[in-house]
Amino acid sequence: MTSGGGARSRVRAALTAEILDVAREHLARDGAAALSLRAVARDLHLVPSALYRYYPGRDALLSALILDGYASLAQASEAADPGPAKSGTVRWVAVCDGIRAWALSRPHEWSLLFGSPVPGYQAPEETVLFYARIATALTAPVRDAHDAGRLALPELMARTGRVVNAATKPVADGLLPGLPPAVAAATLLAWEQLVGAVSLEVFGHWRNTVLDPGALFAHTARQTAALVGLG
Amino acid sequence: MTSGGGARSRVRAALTAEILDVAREHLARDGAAALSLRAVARDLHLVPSALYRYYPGRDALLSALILDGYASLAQASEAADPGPAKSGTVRWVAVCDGIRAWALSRPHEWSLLFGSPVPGYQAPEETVLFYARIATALTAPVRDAHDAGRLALPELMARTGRVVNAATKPVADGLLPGLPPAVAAATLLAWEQLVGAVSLEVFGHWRNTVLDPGALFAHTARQTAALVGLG
DNA sequence: TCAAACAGAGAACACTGTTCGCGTCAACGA
DNA sequence: TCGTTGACGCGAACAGTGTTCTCTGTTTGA
Repeated sequence: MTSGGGARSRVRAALTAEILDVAREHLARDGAAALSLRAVARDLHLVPSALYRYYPGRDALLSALILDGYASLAQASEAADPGPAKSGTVRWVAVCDGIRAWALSRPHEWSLLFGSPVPGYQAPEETVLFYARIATALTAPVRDAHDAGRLALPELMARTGRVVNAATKPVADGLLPGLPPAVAAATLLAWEQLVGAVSLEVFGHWRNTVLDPGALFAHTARQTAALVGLG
Repeated sequence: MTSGGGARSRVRAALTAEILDVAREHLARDGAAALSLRAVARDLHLVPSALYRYYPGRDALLSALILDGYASLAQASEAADPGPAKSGTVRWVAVCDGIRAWALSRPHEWSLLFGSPVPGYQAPEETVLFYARIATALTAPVRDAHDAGRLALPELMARTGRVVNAATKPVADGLLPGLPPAVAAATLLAWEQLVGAVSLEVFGHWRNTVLDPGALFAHTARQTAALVGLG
């Protein structure tokens, strides 16, 4: 609470971040289920109860890791966009590939974000900000194509877009501003498919079933691009 | 191992099933993370170590619950199909709705099947059998439409289907026999979207974002039907 | 009838998250 | 400059957990 720039609060912020760093390492190595407060404390040469000065419990530490993960994924999404010099489809596919690559290199973090929710967790409001950044990165080429009048929604999307308008109004307003309802709805469907594809692969459902998940995902990315009206 | 019909092995089978029943109740109530061997033992008026005569550990009990869940979902998928009297699209949407309804009424079981994988778990071969039953229930109308020559794959699917043929060959052979590669690939993409849509809803990602998830899912089901070439 | 397999009890071990009270030491106001 | 206050870390403790081991009955099969 003493958010001033005193020396005390600076070392406090540093240790708070260091705890999160160690927790992130443990998460990446062993997964969320095996994340142990005591193990984190041991790595920091601290006694377990000392951590409670910084995080009020294990759930709070997991919540911080979730927020951290969303921030990381949002940054990866933005970094994967090659920019408006490329075609809309290429950009869309690149962002999809970036999200998949992020997930494959951090399976336990993807699991934490899009897998089984942790029991006591309630998403803080900041989550929606990162969600918005991901949505913005993903839909940047869609927006550009729409502004240029080059967006060609599939017939089914254009036809039934109005039906889900009421259901997804908050999405269009908050996460996908400036996109017509039918495009916003199509983006939601593409997001479903994207998350489903990455989750099925990361969670091991393709084992002994799909030999080349990368090739399948290329197909997925193409399909979602077509779904939102790109190429 | 003494699989004979002796009285001893019968009571053993009964208790094995009863343990699974109690575990399933606990799973449905508290989720997989909170599933406690000792709590299950208490409910059965048993001492914790006694459970080890029936399941060699917590992971084994969870594995049994996973297999149980797949069986239940497969049955629900089959039961949701209204049969060949209805149109292909209606049947497909009905099975999708059935899967979603199953997941919404058993969120923790869906979480166990399609959420974060449990750390020590390796899917037994039987899993693929249930997967095949789900795939069969879902694709029954697709197969019928294909046999009747009424299947109209989207251009993108028909065009790039050959590319993923090598990647998904085992799927076509094992899970989706009798379907041409492009249709099998399209079915995989539809499955990605279906799992993604249900997971995002069940895991709470639509909270404060999508007001009417049912309306959105109806859209999803329609879209996947079109994806595999139905209406 | 008798040895062997099995079932359950109970104790123990090594963990876990969490709470509480205790000194200690830095920072801040009078 | 001197107290006072608040934060900090420690250590012990509690209630749980999964798992292993030993021990005693009981059932089974030859």
